[in-house]
Amino acid sequence: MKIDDKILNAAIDMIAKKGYKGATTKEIAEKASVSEMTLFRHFGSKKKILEAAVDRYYYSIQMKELFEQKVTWELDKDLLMVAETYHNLMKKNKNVIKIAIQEGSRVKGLLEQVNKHPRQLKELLINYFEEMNRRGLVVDSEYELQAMNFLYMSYGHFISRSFVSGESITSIAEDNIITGGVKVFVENLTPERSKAVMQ
Amino acid sequence: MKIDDKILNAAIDMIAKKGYKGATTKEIAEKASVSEMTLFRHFGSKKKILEAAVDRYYYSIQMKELFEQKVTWELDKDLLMVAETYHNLMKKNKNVIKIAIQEGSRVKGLLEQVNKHPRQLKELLINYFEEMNRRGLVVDSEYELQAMNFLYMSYGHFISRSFVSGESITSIAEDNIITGGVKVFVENLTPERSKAVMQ
DNA sequence: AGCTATAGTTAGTACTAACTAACAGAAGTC
DNA sequence: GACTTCTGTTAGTTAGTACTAACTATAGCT
Repeated sequence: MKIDDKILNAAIDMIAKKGYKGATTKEIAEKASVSEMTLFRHFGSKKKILEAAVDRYYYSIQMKELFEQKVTWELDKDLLMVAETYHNLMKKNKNVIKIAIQEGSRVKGLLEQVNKHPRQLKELLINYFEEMNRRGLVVDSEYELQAMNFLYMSYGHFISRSFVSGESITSIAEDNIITGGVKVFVENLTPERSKAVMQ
Repeated sequence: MKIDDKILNAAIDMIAKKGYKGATTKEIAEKASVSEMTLFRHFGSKKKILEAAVDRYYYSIQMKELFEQKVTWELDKDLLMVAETYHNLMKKNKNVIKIAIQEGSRVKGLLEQVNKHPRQLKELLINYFEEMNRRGLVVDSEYELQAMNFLYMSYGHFISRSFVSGESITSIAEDNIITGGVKVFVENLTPERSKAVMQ
């Protein structure tokens, strides 16, 4: 791993754990196994380290393309795929997401970065529901509302488990919660006539 | 307002905004309109201020009693009531919830405090679903799973709106999202025969 | 009026964190 | 082998922060 990467990884880790002010350059240097001087030589200041980290280390994907590859036009499978993709994406970006909650508008570009995926997912779901409706596989509904609540459910699950309650509120496994949540929306959006067929 | 209260309010505010390390005793004193000395005379140290604030200023209610008073045994009304109660509770405790995400286990008693309501709500919902099931008003299902996803949906909505995206992802009003989310679960849990009756 | 309790003020201490300067050593390139 | 580039090391500067000490001022109570 290159030295820049070691520094940025260590920085994201420590800042997510202790907050921007709470994480010291000394700690970051130690965690990255480089000397403190090297941080400053590479990035100039602590603030710039964080900015570079957010910019380069937010794992980002093109939802639309991925979705188009994987879509099956079966509501349960597709929603599960979206939920799992979103969940995995948040896991990969866990530290940056935490920093976004903590530092929010104090780091330029951070909120935009973090809001990118939800925004993409919302649009993607709306379009998907509309197409499914044309095919007679999804009932008439307010799709943006449905999409938002679906995403909020995933988001709440992730945040709660990752940052505040862990396993301490429910012992149900992560995967079961996700499939259970998907089921609720599938049930809700599937037309009556298709339900009979499916059963 | 008493001087202790002014200090604790100011402290919660500043620490939620800037993090524990980021909020200085000087700022807290200014915001509380008292001298910095008064902070230390009243609470001894910065850490003790936060602990006192979390201890005294986490607005807490007895869910069970409130619920028993308000329950109507109509699924849609009851779930809406729970969702609104939960949402309002989180709004009141917004700052403490943010501090819990940020400082987590570094402040003793904090996570326990913040996890109390979700835990209560989970149990309450499970019992409610079971009773509704006995009355033939809710289908057989995994009630803990349903309860968790219902709560995660509310939680995700609150966190997203309050701390990271604001209104920037959807323009749908808060209340509409809540009622929409409730509808999904109502639809999902209502037995077929009751649906016909209701329509 | 005098006592008590409490808040404000000012000055100061001890410590820590971000950041700099200057030098020394190691590795690769020509 | 000299030159360049990069990293480590050490020592130090500067600024800010939690916290203390000692004195002053004020307001309520008797």
